[in-house]
Amino acid sequence: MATRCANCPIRKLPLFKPMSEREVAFMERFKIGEMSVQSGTPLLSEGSTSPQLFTALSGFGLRYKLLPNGKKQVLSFVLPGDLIGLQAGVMGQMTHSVEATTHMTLCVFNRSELWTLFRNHAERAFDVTWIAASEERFLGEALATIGQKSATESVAWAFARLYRRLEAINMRNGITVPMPYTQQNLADALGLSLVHTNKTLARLREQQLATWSEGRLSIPDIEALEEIGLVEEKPSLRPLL
Amino acid sequence: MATRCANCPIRKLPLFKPMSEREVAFMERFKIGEMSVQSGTPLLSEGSTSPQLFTALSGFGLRYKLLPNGKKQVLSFVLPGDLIGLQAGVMGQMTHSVEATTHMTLCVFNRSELWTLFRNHAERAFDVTWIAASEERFLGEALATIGQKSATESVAWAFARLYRRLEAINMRNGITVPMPYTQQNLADALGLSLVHTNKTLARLREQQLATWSEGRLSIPDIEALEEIGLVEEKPSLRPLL
DNA sequence: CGCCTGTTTGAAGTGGTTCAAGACAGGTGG
DNA sequence: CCACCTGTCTTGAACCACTTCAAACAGGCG
Repeated sequence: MATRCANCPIRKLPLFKPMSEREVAFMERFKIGEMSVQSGTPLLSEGSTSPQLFTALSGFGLRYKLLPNGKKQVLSFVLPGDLIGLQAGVMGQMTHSVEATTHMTLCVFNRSELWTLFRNHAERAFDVTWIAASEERFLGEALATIGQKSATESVAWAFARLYRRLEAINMRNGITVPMPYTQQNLADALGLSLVHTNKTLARLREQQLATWSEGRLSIPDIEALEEIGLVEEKPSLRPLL
Repeated sequence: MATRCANCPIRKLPLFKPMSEREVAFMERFKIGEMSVQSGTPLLSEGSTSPQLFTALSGFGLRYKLLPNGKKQVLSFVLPGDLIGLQAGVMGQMTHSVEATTHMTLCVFNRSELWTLFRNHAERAFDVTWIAASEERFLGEALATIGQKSATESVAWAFARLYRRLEAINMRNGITVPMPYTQQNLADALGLSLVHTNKTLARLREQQLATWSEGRLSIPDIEALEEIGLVEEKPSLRPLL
C-alpha cells in the first residue's frame, strides 16, 4: 500500500532537508502512486518521453547511456532518495536510460503536475532546480575522475563517494555498506575494462583499503580511501522530492 | 553602455526560445549590469559563493576543475548565450571555476533576485531548471565520450558539437567557425595528453576532416565528422536568461 | 634580439586493453 | 541427483593506445 508522505521513511534521514507541513501536504497530492519493480526492470529509456517522474524509496538502480559502438557508460548509481526522470520532466526527453539493479520501490509523480509545482510552490521548484544542479555537479566530478585520475584513484573515488552517500541514509553497518552492483557495472562507470577493474579491486583488497564481496563493501579507513581517490566533496543536505 | 534586454542581440538568434514581453520586462529588472572582461580573467572560482550570475553575450570562456594532483579537467566551453554560475546561484557554492578565454561581455544578474524569479515568474523558473538539466545532459554526453570513445572519436565529437552550437548562433562562416582555444584546453577537456591530442589533430587534418589553425576551425563535411564522433544529439531550442 | 606561449615531431615507456581460460555459484531440466 | 547451462569473478600473457620525455620550431611582443 502506498506510504503517505507524512510517514515517508526516508524523509527524516539525516541527508535530507526538513520539509514544511504545507510542502508535505502538496507532495501527497503530487504523488500519484507507488511502484515496486524487480531487479533488471527498465524504468526509463533513452529517447523516451516518460509521463512520469520517480523518487527511489528503496533499492538500487543504474543510469546509463548506450553508444552506437555498443559500449555502455554508467552515469551514476541510483540510491534511495534519488529523483529519476527529471530530464524528461523538464526537457521532454531522456538522453539516458535508468534501470533497477535490485528490487526497488518508487514514488510515482505525474510529470504534468510539475508545472503546477512551479506555479504554486516556488520553494519546491527551487528544490527541483537544486537537484538538477546537484546532478550536474556530480557529473562534473565524475568527468574529472575519468578524465584525470588513475584506475586506483578512480575506484577509490567511487567507493568513497558511495560509502558516504549510503552512510548518510543510514545504510552503513559498522564498516560495511551494501553494494549490489557487478564489477562490470563499476567498470562501465569508470571507463575501465572489466579485467583491469578486477585487478585494481584485488590490489585495494590486498592493501586492506576496500573489500567488496557478496554485495557488500567494507572500508576500514574511509578517510584514507578518500585521500587516495582525491575526493573533495561530501554529500550535503539535500531536498527530497 | 548596457544593452537593454529589449534590444538584446542574441535573444533573437535561431538557437533561443522566443520570450514574451512580460519576460523581457522582468529580465530587464533582473539584470543589474553589463560586464566586459579581458581574456584570462577569472569569472568564478571553485569554492566561491559568488553573489552574481552571468550570461555570456559575446566571447568565449572555459569551465574547469583543478584536482589536488595538479591536473585540470575542462568541463565545457562557454559560448555566447550560456548561463554562468547557476550552481552557486542555487546551491550556494561553485564546484568548478570559470574563466574568460577571449575578451567577453556578460550580462550580470543578482543572485538574490533568483528567488524573486522563482516566486513571481514560474515560467522563467522552469527555464532555469531546463538550463540546469541541459547542462547535466551535456556532461553525461561528455562522460560517455571520455569514458568510451577513442581519441579520434573524442576529438571529432568535440569539434562537431562546437561547430553545431556555433552554427546555431550564427557564427559559422562558410565551413569555418571560431575556435579561440589552445590544444592544451582541448586535451584537458577530453582527458588526453597534449602530445596525443596534437597527433590526433594532425591525422584529422590529413584526412581533410577538420582543420584547426589560427583560431578557426574548418569542417568540410560536418555530417561525416558527426558520424566519426558518434554524435547523437543536436543543440535544441533553448531558453536564454 | 631574447623571451614567452603554443605547436609540432620523434622516440621510449607504461597503464591500460584484449584475448584466453579456468573456477565457482545458482538455476534448470532430464 | 547429476549434467549442463549462464553469469560473475579471477588470473596470466600479449599487445597497443596513449603518456611521458625531449627537443625544435613559429609567431608575437617588449
